[in-house]
Amino acid sequence: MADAKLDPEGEVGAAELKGKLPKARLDARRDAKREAIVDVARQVFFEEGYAAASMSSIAARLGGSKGTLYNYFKSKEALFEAYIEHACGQWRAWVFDLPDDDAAGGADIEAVLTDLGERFLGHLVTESAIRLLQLVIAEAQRAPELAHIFYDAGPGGGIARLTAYLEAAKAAGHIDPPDCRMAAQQFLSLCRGHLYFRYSLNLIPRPTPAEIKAEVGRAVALFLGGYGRP
Amino acid sequence: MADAKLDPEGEVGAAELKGKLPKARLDARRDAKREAIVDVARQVFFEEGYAAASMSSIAARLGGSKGTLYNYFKSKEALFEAYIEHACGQWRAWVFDLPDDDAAGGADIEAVLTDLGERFLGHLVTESAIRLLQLVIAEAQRAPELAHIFYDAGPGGGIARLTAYLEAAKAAGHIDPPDCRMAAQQFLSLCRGHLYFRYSLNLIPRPTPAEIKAEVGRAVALFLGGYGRP
Amino acid sequence: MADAKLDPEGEVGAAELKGKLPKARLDARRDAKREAIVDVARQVFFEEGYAAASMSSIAARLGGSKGTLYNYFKSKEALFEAYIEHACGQWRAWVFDLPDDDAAGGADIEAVLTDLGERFLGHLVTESAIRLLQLVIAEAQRAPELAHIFYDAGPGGGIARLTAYLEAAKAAGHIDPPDCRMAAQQFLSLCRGHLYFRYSLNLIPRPTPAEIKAEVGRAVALFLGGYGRP
Amino acid sequence: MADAKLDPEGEVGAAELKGKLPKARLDARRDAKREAIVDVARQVFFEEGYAAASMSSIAARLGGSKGTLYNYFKSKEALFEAYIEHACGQWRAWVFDLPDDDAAGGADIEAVLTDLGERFLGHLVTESAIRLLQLVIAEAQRAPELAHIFYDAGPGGGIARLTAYLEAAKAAGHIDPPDCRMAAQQFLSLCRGHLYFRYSLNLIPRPTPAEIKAEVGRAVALFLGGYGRP
DNA sequence: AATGAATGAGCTTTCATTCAT
DNA sequence: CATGAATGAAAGCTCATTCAT
Repeated sequence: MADAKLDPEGEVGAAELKGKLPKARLDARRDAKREAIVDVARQVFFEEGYAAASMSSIAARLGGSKGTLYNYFKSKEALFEAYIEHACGQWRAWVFDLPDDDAAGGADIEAVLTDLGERFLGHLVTESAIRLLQLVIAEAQRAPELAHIFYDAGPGGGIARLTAYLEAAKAAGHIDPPDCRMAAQQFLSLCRGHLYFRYSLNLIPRPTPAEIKAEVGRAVALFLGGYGRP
Repeated sequence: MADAKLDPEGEVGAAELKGKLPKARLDARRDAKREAIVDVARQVFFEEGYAAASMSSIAARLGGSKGTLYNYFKSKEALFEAYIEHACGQWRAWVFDLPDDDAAGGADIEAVLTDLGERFLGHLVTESAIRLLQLVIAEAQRAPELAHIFYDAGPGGGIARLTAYLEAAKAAGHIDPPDCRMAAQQFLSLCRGHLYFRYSLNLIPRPTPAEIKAEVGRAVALFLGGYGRP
Repeated sequence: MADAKLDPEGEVGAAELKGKLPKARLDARRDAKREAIVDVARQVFFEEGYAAASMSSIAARLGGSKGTLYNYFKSKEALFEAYIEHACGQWRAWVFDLPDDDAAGGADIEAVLTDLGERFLGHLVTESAIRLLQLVIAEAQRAPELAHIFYDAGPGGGIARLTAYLEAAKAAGHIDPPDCRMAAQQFLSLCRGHLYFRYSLNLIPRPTPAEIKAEVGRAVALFLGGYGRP
Repeated sequence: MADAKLDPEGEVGAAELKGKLPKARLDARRDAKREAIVDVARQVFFEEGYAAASMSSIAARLGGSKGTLYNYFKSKEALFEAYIEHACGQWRAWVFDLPDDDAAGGADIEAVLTDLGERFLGHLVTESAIRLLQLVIAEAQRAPELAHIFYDAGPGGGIARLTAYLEAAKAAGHIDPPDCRMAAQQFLSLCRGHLYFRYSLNLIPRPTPAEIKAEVGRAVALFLGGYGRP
């Protein structure tokens, strides 16, 4: 292997020849499998709910045995937690992807809020987000700490972010709400709205982008109508 | 039966001896027992959730046997549905108890909305309402028809009612929303708000009346700020 | 039924006709079943030991289902305890059947000790006694309270009884041990002896009555040789 | 390899590279590892009992993997047997360490018996001895050959030894038992006594040296009282 | 109508053992 | 030889449901 020097990972190949995978790679493999399991578990939890989902069916869909499942997660509860944390990680990624606050000084609040609202609601009506909420609410009595993780990673974080933005906008004199944190909560409540509520109850099919646009448009209108400074 | 007038209770006793109660009375008795069962089931469903609640524990708390339960409800699922319908009936009663629309012509919209909002949110954070929501959401995948019943009896009905009121107020020239149905949804979304969201996740204790007043006050302010006509 | 007055239980027959078994009879039935279960469990515990015995195999040998087993005993442990207590009850019956102490004043200590020793050892080498000891010793670490029950019902109680007898005999001047309780323990230890020890290890077949006689004879000889007063 | 003499340890290293250790050395290494495994297994068997001890926990405590375990012992049962044999070997060592019979001609039987008894009982109440007994008894049904190994190496061998001593003492005219083998068994039964019985049932804490002294003292007294020649 | 014993399928979990690397 | 992932059988236990009384 002539390019071994150019590609240090080539040496890893040599190690493999000796039957000794480097630890890092072993761990990576294990992590990949863990993720695969969590992904299958997610599907089953979605379809059946936590309580009704059985480890047997998860194992069957995985194509492996129950024993293997338990080699990776010490209990059904632990598997559920792993899924919740994984899903919250995705929320978190989304929340941290908000537009920079420095744009707050800029004039076009309407555009910013509209963009934010559409992305927020657009994410909420994602199948994975809706099912996550359903699972978390369903188990809220039994496992309140999961609800905590969920809230902080998702809605809670989003509100903090939006609050900061609104405060900047207020300081710049573009809006005038009495309490920016409350205003942020109100805006997101308006975005969530009835569309989302009904969808979360499985009463209507997944909202179309047009419906989302409309819902957010009305939310922005009311919000700026009430708090905007002309 | 000649002596019925003299000793009405005697009649019952005699009928019992013969094992033949008048049909109407039998039905009444059966219905009373059904209600008693549903009430016990409600408690257990609240405490344990649908899946974890066992017919045994319901029977035990009832002081009867499992067999008796099955004499009244043919399955656990049927018992659960009976409870949901019962609970929704209570919602319905609440909804029909909204203030009369004829007050709409009256000037004090703020007072009407505040009153409505406080009663709405106050009811939402009731233990029975929150648990009902949790159960319905948890089973929304498995049994979407339950969600339907729930929505129509509760939030859906409330929106219809409020829409009518807002239209009257708009006709009277007190407010000017572009779409009254949408406005009604927005107002209720604002009332539900984050307080309710967090409570439904078991993240905070039951909101106090003062907290409810504050949340609704801010909702009314934003709503009238946006849609009101000065 | 003409003799109903003479035989009040005849009325019970009438109750049965109405489909209502008297509570006492129901309980008796339940108790009978419990005993039957314990008896089957005993066999399986004997053959496999506590840990290796499975509820499935007990149920199978019973001809019933596992569910039924758990209707009568809430866990495998509970079933084991029920068996231990039952077996100890038999020990207790045997212990309380010792010859009356008032015979102690009588002269023939040799005959009394011989009789006692033979009955004691004869019972020890009973299959049920030997298996009981094996089970109790095997689980002594895990469940010391079972060992306590066993000891008090069997060996402990026997020693107390024998001690009383020896004290009477000492008062009557027939023997002269420095400490009667210790002497009682020594006598029983001698009776138990190596014969029993080896049998409890499954090393030899069940001792014959002749072997028992011989072992006890030598025990009595040594005991009276050491403590007797010529 | 010319430099082998200069660096003796280098030899080993070189051999390792070639994967060829001298056979004797390989075997020694293997045996050492086997012993280490058996020692760890012993601890786990002590703490959990045979059935409850898992190969996983043994491997974990060993710091190795289950696969390695199976490289050295082909099954859990085989590992258990190896432990029993090892433990019995220790018993054997102890037995062969008994005082020399040539002392038999000497006069002080009391001292000899006392010394023997205390060492015997002292060893019996050792943690390893008591747990060994418990394990052997627990598995006596399933694996009678283990009990055989155990008995021959321990109590059985001791009796043979003591019998020889007593015969010498009898020949010397110091004692006069009708049957020395039986007398030996009786003496050890007396030593074992109730103290040991109760300890083996986990009913009392480990006997103190003082308690052992007392128990043996009374055994010697009774034994010499019965069989001694004044 | 009421009872409660009986059932059997199914649950989560554990474990000895095997095998590719 | 060491590793640890994978397996599958079986364990203890629960529960909705049925049925004879």
